[in-house]
Amino acid sequence: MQVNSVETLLANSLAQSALSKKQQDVLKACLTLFAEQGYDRTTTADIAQLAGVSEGTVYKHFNNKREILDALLEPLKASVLPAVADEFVAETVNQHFASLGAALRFLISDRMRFVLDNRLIIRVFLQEVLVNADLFASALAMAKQRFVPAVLPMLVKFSQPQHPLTLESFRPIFGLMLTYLLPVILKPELQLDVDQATDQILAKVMPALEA
Amino acid sequence: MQVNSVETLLANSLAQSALSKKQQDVLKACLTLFAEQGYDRTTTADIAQLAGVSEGTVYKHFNNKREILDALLEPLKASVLPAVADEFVAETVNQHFASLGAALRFLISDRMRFVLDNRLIIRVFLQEVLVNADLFASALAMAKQRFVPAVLPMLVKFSQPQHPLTLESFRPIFGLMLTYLLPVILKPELQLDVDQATDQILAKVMPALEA
DNA sequence: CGATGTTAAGTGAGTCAGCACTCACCAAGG
DNA sequence: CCTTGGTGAGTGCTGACTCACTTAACATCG
Repeated sequence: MQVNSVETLLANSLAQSALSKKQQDVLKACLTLFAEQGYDRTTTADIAQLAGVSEGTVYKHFNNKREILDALLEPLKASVLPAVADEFVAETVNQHFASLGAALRFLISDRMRFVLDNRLIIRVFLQEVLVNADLFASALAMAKQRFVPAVLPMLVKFSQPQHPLTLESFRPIFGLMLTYLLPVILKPELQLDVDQATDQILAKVMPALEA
Repeated sequence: MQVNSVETLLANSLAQSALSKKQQDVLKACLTLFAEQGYDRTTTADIAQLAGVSEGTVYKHFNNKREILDALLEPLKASVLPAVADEFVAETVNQHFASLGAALRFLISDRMRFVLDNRLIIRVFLQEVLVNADLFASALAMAKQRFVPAVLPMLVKFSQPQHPLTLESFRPIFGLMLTYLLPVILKPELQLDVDQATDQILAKVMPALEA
């Protein structure tokens, strides 16, 4: 599976949308600036300057500043949560992993890489969530709705009869992933070795799942 | 130990500081508004209105809007991280717990309650972190510096000789706490049963720690 | 003890800078 | 020439901050 990075995501949606080079530059500049200083503290003058265009150009395609933010978050909502999730799920399900460990190793490292690659957009998204309130709930619900019913069954079939696996069984994995990912999201210039982190997570978590 | 809630924290620092009733109302209004709509989207008119004062009053004590934000975050930095942490540590260390499980149960539920009680300030803090960048690193460093050397030894002495406990041993606990706390921070009106969550965390985590 | 000065707390209309957004104009490609 | 993409000086509004004034609390003194 091609990793869906910000660049990929953005590039995809940029390629699809009939945006001129300069207008794509506007989006890229906004991603950088919004992630760095926040949406509210970024002026349209900032955007124009970093994108190397005039302020008028910024408004040629986008009717207002808010629409730029939406244009950035839209791939995250539209692609990442449903479409990419579907693609991801299809790929994943087709792999027919030999063991629970193998399946989890793939899932964990793939999703961590995803977050890592998209850290800037996720940062912007988080900023928005902290101000919007139920954006979070709907995103979480959407992710669950798409992700869980497709992935969970594949994992559950590895259950030992005496210890059936449920969604709750995988909470420690989410938690551990968070401990590795949060610092990187909050301070994007930090480094993270995904493979090493994945190994550490599996080492902590597999005994309990196999018991 | 008295739980250090926002109200407690704020009340403490409000009582200490020679702020008039109306000026305390300003701070309370700011906490609500900043947590809800964000610092940048809150106008001084909003603040004055919710606090039930004139805009002039807002500026009687605070030289600018930024100073109000600082006044709100200051207790979190000044009290929570060092002072309250010390107090917490002192209380904790004095308890001489019978077992690792007992110590962890106290620590986990106490810190979760703390986060829960302070969720509004923490929300505001998070917003700021996402825009400030190295605020996070310094906060994390400070917390580690204060918290770890005092608490960790107490926990480590429960180690089995063949399985020495380190800070890394407790990563799953942080992770699990995050899975319970993050939703509440992102959507403050959610409920959380701390005791139940603590039980669930311990159930998942104790086997690995005692092995 | 009223009268009077002094200070601090509070008010809200007013000011002014900064920023989102516009528009009249240009250039180039079909 | 018309369309599409681009320009940047200009505009109007919003929102942070000010200031001349009022009110209240309380010393100080004849």
